[in-house]
Amino acid sequence: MERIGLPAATAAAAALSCRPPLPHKHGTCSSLLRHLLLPPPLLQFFSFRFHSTMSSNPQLHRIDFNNIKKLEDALSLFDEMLRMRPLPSIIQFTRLLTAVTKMKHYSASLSLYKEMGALGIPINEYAMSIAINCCCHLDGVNVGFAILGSFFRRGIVPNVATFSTLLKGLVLEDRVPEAVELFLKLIRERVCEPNEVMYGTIINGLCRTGNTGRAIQLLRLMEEEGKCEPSTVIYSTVIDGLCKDRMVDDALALFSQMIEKCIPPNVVTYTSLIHGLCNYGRWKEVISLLREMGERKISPDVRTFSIIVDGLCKQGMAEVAEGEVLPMMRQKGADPNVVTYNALIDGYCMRGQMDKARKIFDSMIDLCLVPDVITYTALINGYCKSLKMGEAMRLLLELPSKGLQPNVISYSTILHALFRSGKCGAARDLFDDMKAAGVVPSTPTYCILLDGLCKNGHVAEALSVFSMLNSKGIYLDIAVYSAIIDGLCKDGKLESARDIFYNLSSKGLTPNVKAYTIMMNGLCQEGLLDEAKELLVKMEQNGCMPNDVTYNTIVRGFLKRERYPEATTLLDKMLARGFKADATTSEIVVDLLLAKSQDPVQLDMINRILPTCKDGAKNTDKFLGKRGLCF
DNA sequence: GTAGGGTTAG
Repeated sequence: MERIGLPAATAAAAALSCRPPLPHKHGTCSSLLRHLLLPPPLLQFFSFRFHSTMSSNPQLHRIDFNNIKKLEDALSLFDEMLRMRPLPSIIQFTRLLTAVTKMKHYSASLSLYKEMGALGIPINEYAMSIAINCCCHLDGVNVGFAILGSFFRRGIVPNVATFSTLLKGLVLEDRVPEAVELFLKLIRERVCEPNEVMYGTIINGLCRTGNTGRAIQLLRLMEEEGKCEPSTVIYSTVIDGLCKDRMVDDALALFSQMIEKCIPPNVVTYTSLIHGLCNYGRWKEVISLLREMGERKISPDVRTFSIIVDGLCKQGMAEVAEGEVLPMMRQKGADPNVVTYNALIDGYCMRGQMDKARKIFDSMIDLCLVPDVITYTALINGYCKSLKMGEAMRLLLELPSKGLQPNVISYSTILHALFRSGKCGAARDLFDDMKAAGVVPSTPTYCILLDGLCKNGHVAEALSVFSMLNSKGIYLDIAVYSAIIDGLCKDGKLESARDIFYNLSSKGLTPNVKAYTIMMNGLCQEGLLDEAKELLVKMEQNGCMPNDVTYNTIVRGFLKRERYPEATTLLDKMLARGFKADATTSEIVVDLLLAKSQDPVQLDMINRILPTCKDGAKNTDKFLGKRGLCF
């Protein structure tokens, strides 16, 4: 077994130990690790002999593993292999297992593996890694560790690939701190020298859990160590992590470094960057990256294009996606698939353009693309937005007949719409149906439920559900708390609302701009304007930028209490930041105008605010027109 | 030509 130098272990520990590892939720792997230090038993010698006698089988050259397309092919090939004499070698069997596993038939692969063991075919560390991989996907990584333990007894020595599989298993179960701990232990106890794949697994785990900073530390460590240079895959992982953390410019900077180091980007690298840029509507840069891909002879694939389609649709440009990107995809041989069509359908549905959405849906069927639960959920969302609740409900009920099960988002979408249209009874029923169907409500579902109850005047009911969820230990995010705070404020229970708001940090939650605005609104309603103004300062100090809603809320608060000079100051700030008065604020100002105020401060304010009343301009005109007034 | 790591949807 190869050794790793102590400086690497120390540096890796330093890079990763800034956060203490979480306590084990599912037992420990350390006892298993002790087996690693046991000397390999003699069995290995026998298995080696058995293995080498079989590998001279002339028939194995005829076995074509590349032609396996279906599980049945693999199973019949397995039977055929068992009939061969002498038996094909373990290498041939592992190739078959690989084919089955790549098709994601993990339980089938595992049964074949067990059958091999029962037939006395000598299992090696390659087959074992496959089995562990399958276990990780089926019953969890703990079963994988059990397999590892069972093989110490049979003298098979796990290697860096085996451990990478187990690390991946931990990552799959969101047990990243444990994965990091095991990784460090493997280095510290010199069990195996990490290679690029192993680093890649940990770096991916860190990126997936939002620890991109630590991932970059590991990347730098790899570079400093120089034993295994981070390649395209590692760089792509970190670049994707940065993009997902909304740090697109950092991602672009890392991309430049990658280019400088002559590490060639691939379609995945570009796809991640394009995704990051699409989220921010940085279309010019998207186009220049596409051009760059062309220069490097890297073809964007259906995923790259689908991301662009989705980005355009999310920013209200479904027509551009349909009219320009789709034809381009066909022309480049990256035919749109269900994901592409779902994005497009969702784009039209979000704007309530159901006729266009239906047309896309029909063309999708014509192309023999099979709509999935996401397609139907997009349509359900569209009908909800167009207030066609009957149609939405009909689709939801139709799903099982299409062989599809509505998911938590399908239900939550309708639940949201029912509450919004004031149909609390139907919403409660649907929530019960959902649970009866075995669909587990998510945090956003609870947010919709509690907010819906509050907004429809059932604050007491919302509070009792809220405390029930709390007592069950169900995770509730800042949005759920905001809904409750808003409900309490509107129910005249400012004290309780304030209490919850100022204790958010004790729940590990940080108020966001919406939470601050809701609290500010509550304070304004009760006339606690100075406290509201203090909160505005405080939120900025805490790095939370107020938005147009925040400013409108507080300006309105001051206007309603006729504290015009302060309202004017706040208004100036709002305008300076490029925010406009919304319709409600505009109407209050118009009311002031109608009062024919002679107060110079008021008049000054009216003159400032009116030109900014873009949203409310129509209303304002109507309002004034009705009274025979004009500016 | 035996195993392990990276990109897409509501």
